Amino acid sequence: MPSKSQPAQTSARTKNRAPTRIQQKNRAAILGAALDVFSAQGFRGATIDQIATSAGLSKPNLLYYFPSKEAIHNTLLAGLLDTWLDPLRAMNPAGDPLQEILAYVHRKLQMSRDYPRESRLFANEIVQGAPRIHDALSTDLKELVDEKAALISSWIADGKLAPVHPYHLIFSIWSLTQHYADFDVQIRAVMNTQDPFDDAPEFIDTLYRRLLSPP
Amino acid sequence: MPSKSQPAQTSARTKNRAPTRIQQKNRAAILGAALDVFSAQGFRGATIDQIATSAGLSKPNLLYYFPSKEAIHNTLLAGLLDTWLDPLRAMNPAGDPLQEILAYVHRKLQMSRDYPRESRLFANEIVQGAPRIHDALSTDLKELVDEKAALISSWIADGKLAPVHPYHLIFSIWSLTQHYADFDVQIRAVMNTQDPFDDAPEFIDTLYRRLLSPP
DNA sequence: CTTTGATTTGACCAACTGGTCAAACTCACG
DNA sequence: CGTGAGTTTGACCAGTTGGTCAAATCAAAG
Repeated sequence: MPSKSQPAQTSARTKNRAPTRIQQKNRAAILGAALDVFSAQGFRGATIDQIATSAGLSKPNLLYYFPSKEAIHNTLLAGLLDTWLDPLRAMNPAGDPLQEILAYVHRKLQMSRDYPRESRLFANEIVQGAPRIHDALSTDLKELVDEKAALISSWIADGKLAPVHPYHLIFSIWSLTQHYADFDVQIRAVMNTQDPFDDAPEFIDTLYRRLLSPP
Repeated sequence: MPSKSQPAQTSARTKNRAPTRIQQKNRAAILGAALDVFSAQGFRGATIDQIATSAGLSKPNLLYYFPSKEAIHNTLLAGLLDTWLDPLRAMNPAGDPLQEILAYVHRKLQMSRDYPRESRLFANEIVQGAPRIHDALSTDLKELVDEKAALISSWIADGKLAPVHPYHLIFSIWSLTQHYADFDVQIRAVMNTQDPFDDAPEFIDTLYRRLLSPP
């Protein structure tokens, strides 16, 4: 006899079966908890036990849904980069240049406000040398930025925007918007009265209008 | 008999004696290695063994110079915040407003170029909630920023600068300059040909001139 | 109600990590 | 060259951590 029937499954996600209700619920709970923990402690600072407890599961039970700590982290990062680039992808070559860039800035700032944990997860990964997503950066990310930088350059050549270095313009947008999520603690320590996000959109809007308005 | 003579010393840095040549050399080597490791891995990601090996010492030998991993980290952070704020302290109320701010921006950018490890050490600490320096942020840092924000406000009131929110102006400077150190990997992944620092000063200079030049 | 696969868990393990300690070694100086 | 303070280390320890496993429990289709 060549083989016995299927050996007992030792993990979720069997071959091609649709995920059960329980699988969906638990995987979502794990990813949510993992986002909390990874974004606050970094990859090495996080422990499986923390994530499991925070998700309301035991450690072995968590490992029934994901094969390893790294697998959870990878799952989060994989979804993240794509989401993160959506605002830039949405920049429309047919729109009004200044308005397109301001709209991009607003979308990006809104993401920092709505998804600060994701922003910090990303920041942790990059600051520590992007060991797990370096490839995606130099392929997917670079490709998209090259494309949009070319678009900005053409807008400048047409006299629709004041001349600036297009790559550094994009970096500045990332930097300014993500700063409000990543360095939140620092900003709040300095501005301890009001929510920093209140005035940020107006400031950043002014900044890019003055920088980019054509002469 | 109340006490025997001095018990055998179990750590360096005896009472008030001046540090020996060996102590100076080894403490410096440890702090240098620790800066490498902490800035690249974060506090929890770093191990005493890594730091010791990188400093050319054995683990127990390292612990002869510093009582714990946390003590090394604290020593680094303590020196850091002060150095980090020097460029802002140097902003001169008697100088020309626009030039003073541009000079501040340049000093800050230069620090990111010269001390990227320090910048990343700081970024790691803040992104993860500043557990070890939160107090210093809401006292020393806040005090200095309040002072300089008031100065900027007065410059604006005098019509020497275009009106902007002074706190967000300062945040934007931190954000833009430190971004080049903290997100170095990402920037290099996108601009794989040239050194990102080459064009950054000119871009940032232009940005703040257009933002702040009085009408 | 039974069966079968999905889910959960307690017990366990090996590797790693921060830290200790007594003994050994080195060095400067009288 | 002897001596005591300063320096170094191998052996060790306890707590943590990522991950395994067999057995127990649960859910739902028949």
